[in-house]
Order: sequence, then C-alpha cells, then structure tokens
Amino acid sequence: MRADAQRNRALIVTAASEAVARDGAYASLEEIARAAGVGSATLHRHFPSRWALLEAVFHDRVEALCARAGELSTGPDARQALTTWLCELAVYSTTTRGLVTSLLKAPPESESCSAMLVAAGEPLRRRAVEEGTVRDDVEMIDLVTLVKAIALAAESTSAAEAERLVRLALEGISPSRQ
Amino acid sequence: MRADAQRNRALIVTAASEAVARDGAYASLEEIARAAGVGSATLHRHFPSRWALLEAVFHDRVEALCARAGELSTGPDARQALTTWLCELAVYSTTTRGLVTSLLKAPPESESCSAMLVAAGEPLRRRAVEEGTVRDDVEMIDLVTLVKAIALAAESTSAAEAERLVRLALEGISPSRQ
DNA sequence: TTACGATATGGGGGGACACCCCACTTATTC
DNA sequence: GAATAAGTGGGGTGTCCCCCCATATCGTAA
Repeated sequence: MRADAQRNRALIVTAASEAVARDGAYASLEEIARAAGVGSATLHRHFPSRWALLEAVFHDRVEALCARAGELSTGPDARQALTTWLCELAVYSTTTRGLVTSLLKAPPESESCSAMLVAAGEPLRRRAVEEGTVRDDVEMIDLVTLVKAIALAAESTSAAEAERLVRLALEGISPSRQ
Repeated sequence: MRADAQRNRALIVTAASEAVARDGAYASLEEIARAAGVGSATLHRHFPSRWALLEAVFHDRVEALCARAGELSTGPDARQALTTWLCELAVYSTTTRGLVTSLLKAPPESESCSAMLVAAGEPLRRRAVEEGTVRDDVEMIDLVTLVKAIALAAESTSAAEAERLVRLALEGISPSRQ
C-alpha cells in the first residue's frame, strides 16, 4: 500500500474513533471524513461499509480484551475467572460507545471481532467445564452472545446494571442451593 | 378527532405494519406514507416520531402477550409458567420483525409497551417466588430486559436459538443439582 | 340545506446523508 | 526525471426526515 494511503487510513480511523465515542456507531461518515481531512470517496474506498470501519476502530480494544482472557486463564478458580472475564466484557462493552452495536449489528459474514472474543474465551470455558463448575453443553458463543445482548440492552443505562444482569444470567433465577 | 383524521391514522398504522414486517423497524416513513395514500406531513403530524408509530403498530400484539400472561397465571407450576411466558415472549419478539427494536430503542420516557409487559409478567414472577422456585431478588424488569436483549441478539438467527438462550439464562451455567 | 370556523391535508422545499463517477494529483520505480 | 500505476476529492445522484403554509375538508349551528 502506498505511504499516503496508509497515512490517510490511519487519519480516518483516528477521526472515526473520536466520532464514534461521541456519537455512537451511527456517527456520520461524511463528518468523519471531514475531520480526517479527506474526501468522503477516500473513506468509502478504504472502508466499503460502516462495519468495516468500525472493525478497524475497535480492533485494538478487542485484542486487549482477548489478552485479558489469557491473563485470567491461570488463576485457581476457573468458574470465577470465566465470570470475571464475561463481566469485564460486559462493562467494557457498555461503557465504550458503539462497540456493542458494531459487534452485534455487523453482517454475519464478517464477524471477525466476535470470533476473536469467542476464541479467546474458549480456554476459560473449557477449564471451568473440566473443573465441573460449568455445564458441558454451554458453548462459548452462547455466553458471548448473552453478554453482547445484555450490553446492548443496558447501553443506555449503567455499566453496573449490565454487570448485574450478566451475573443473574450466569447464575440463573433459581434460589441458591443450601 | 375528526373522522377523516381517524381514518388516515388507521391507514398509516396498517401500511406501517406491513412495511415494518417487510423491512424492519427502520422502514422508510415516506414509503409508509405513500403506501397509506397520505402525505408525509400527515404521517408526521399523527406520529411525531418513529417510536410513536411503532408503538401504535405493536400495541395490539403487546396486549395479546399480556393477556397470555394472564392465562398462564392459573396453572399449578408457577416457575414453569414464568419460563413458558418468557420463552414465548422471546420467540414472538424474534419472529416479529421490528418489535424488539421498537421495544429496546424507544426513548426511555415513553416505555409504555415495555411497562405493559413488566406489569403483565409480575404476577407470574410473584407466584414463582412464593412457590420458592425463583430467587426473591429477581425483578420482573430484569427478566423482561434479558429476554428483549436476547431477542435482539438472535433477531438475525432463529427463534429456536433465542429460546435456547433464554432457557440458559434462566437456568444459569452451573451443572444441575444431582 | 347552507354557511362558517376549526381542523386536517399534502406538495414542495431545506438540510443531511450514503454512495459513486471521473478528471486530476501524487508516490513509486526504473 | 519520465513513465505508470495508485490514490484522491469535488461534485452529482438519489434517498431520507422534517417543516411550512396555502388549500381542501369536516362538523355544526343557524
């Protein structure tokens, strides 16, 4: 890729990052192009769709979340580690404007960010299943979907509320065993 | 209200119902107005916002769901009744295009449809808590929010998937007691 | 039945948006 | 430094939401 194209791409992603943080996942693409100092055609050439742009915006942060799963996979309590990671995912998703929307509303063929999260969480799930504290018919993609769904529903309320709902969903609504 | 205004209102709601079923909650308002045979200004006078229109479109169906909660509240197994109703809510929300979006994305001040659902489900929850099969710190609004969230996440997949996730969230991820 | 005031209507315009075409500019390579 | 391939952005098109206001229609009281 030519040097100027690379530079413009970076400018666009930076501008998009700010715009999405301010206005959410449906921020105006033209405004992003203006802020980046490029024409709207350039933006559309680099990113054929809004989701392609959002994926570039959030790629690094999703990678950080995946790394966090790696850190948590060495503790003693596997169930605890899984719960912690899912809650952190929920809180982070709720407080980072546009992230959940871009994860959930992206067209199914390009779910690379979601796929990364599922792959990163899988070791946590497997350890917990082996430990016997998580049902073996629970798939990682179910858990990530649940968390994304809750984060989206709670995006307008608070992160604490999102965490509450995630814990509720993980524990179920039955009274705890005596 | 004048008779012609009433007639136009009904025409708009009917056209909107069809358009939303076909194109989702963000169907073009102008197209709805065209299909109804009225000017776009008339549509906007009757329904100042998209959400006001969607509320009118889904009002009857939400009422039907609430009535269903009433039916279920007389069976012997309260926990089962609650689970059944929430699953039906999830399936119906998933298969009725635009319903979940209109429930979740509507501005918080006009949550009348959501409020109806919470109020309708509350007796089911209370019976199950009294029966001892549901934790007493679980609020109905949490359950409805969970179901709405799952339905939104599963809107693009299948209703069966939505039901699976609802059951998973209600039961939790722990292995069942022996 | 008629006439009048209140109400409802919709065409047309403004502003914003996503997306695309194409003449022009720029970086790279030899 | 010239050739060439790649990149660029201004401007055009079609769509959208929303609003203004002259006109048409309704309901009612005489």
